[in-house]
Amino acid sequence: MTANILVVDDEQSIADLIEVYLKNENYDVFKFYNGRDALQCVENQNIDLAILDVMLPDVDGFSICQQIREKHKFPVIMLTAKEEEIDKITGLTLGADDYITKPFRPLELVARVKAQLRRFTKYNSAEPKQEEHLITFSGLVLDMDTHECTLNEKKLSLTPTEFSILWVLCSNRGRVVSSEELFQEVWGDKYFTNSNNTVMVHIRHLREKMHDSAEHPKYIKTVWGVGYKIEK
Amino acid sequence: MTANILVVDDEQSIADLIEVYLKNENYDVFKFYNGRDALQCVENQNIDLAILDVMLPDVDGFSICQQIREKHKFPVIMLTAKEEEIDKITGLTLGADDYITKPFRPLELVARVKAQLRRFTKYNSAEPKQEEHLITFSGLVLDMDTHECTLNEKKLSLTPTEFSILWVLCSNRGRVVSSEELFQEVWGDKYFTNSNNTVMVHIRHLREKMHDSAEHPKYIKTVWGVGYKIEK
DNA sequence: CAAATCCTTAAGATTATCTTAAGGCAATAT
DNA sequence: ATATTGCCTTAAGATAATCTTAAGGATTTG
Repeated sequence: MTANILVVDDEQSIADLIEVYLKNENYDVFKFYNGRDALQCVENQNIDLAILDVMLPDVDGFSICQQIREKHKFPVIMLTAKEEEIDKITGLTLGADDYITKPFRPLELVARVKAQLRRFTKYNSAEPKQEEHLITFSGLVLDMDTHECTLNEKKLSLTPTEFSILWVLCSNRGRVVSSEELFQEVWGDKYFTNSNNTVMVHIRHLREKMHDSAEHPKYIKTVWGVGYKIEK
Repeated sequence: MTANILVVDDEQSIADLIEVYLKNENYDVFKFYNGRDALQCVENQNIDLAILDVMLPDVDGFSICQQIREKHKFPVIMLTAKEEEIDKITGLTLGADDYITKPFRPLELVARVKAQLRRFTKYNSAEPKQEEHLITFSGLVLDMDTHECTLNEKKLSLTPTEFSILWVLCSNRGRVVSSEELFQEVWGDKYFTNSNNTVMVHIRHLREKMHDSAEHPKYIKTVWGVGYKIEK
């Protein structure tokens, strides 16, 4: 169920952030701010998956990926800044199993990691473990892989943000989740102000699509002064 | 269970206030009114968590945070005045694990401190200690994380203020808590006048929701001339 | 019995949330 | 390239929940 994950990014804040979200999912994280140390780690530790920034000060992600591939089989996910030209990226991410552009949403990163591990164990072990990419309960189905949502056999077409919010609420159901927490989980940003009512607006849209109401909620309940909640 | 906490704020009254509440929770407090002395302390003492005001006369909180991060791993919580622009804040609190805007409620501060320590020990020790965010006794359950309250399996929907008052009473049960003390704990405001009967009104609402009465109290007992009390 | 403290109630002030709509941005199609 | 579409964010007004205040009544104390 758990796995050793290598994280390499010279931007410490980003590496740290990734570490937090992965540890939150109970993965063991091996974090480095440069390529050299990371390569050493690969030899000594039993790594199951690597997340590499393509732009590193010493060795670039592409080289690391190549060197990993010479001896190891585990999946590699590349991180690329959005501004970097697509040509460069296609070159540098060659050989990677997936790549994610910065800034990314924590949920997305975690989902991709799980998907890769799922794919990998599927092809490499007799007893494939199943990571949770589905949430199902009382008529509601959420599929993280396809971002699809079904409510009582009817498909809801949710936007990415709406889906993420509902996902977080559902995976914490029975517990109240504050706007701030939702914001952090969905946007990956620590800084939330009360004047920011964007979470609220998306909740409103969600309720609309679920034929829910704020006054007599069937699904998303408002807990005054605390946050939102879906009953268990 | 206990921990060494560094507190830095140039507003002495605020630093003193924080000290009081933390000591009340049995933490050891190292308090400073400027950044220089605080940094020195970090080197000599075995600090477990820091609370830093972002706006300090000599070194700002951001710099302190950076300097701490170079050598230490403990969590850092930033304090920011509400008026300070969000841009400034995002810059200055970069690298912090959490931030709290002033004015804050003491309970909130304590809760955040506990949360950080919980998170930290979770990632850094084999035997994760559990800090108390739950109060349970004789049919009553209070959950600080979700602000939920259950009495004899029935859910009570308390307002934030009501919850806070009940929390303080419960965590001091067996002892009489004065209106003034309640006011300070819940509102974080030092100045309480006797003509202020707002605590009393909330007690009344609490009793109503708990099906309690002032004459024959099952839970919240009035101690004449002293305050309120919940039996042990 | 008088004085002090506490209880209850309700109205007004405050604060949090809801709703709606408009503008900006980004992805997609022409 | 440009146009179109859909999504996200922001802002402002409306609504609802909560908080505070104040006043009168009740209870306890001395």
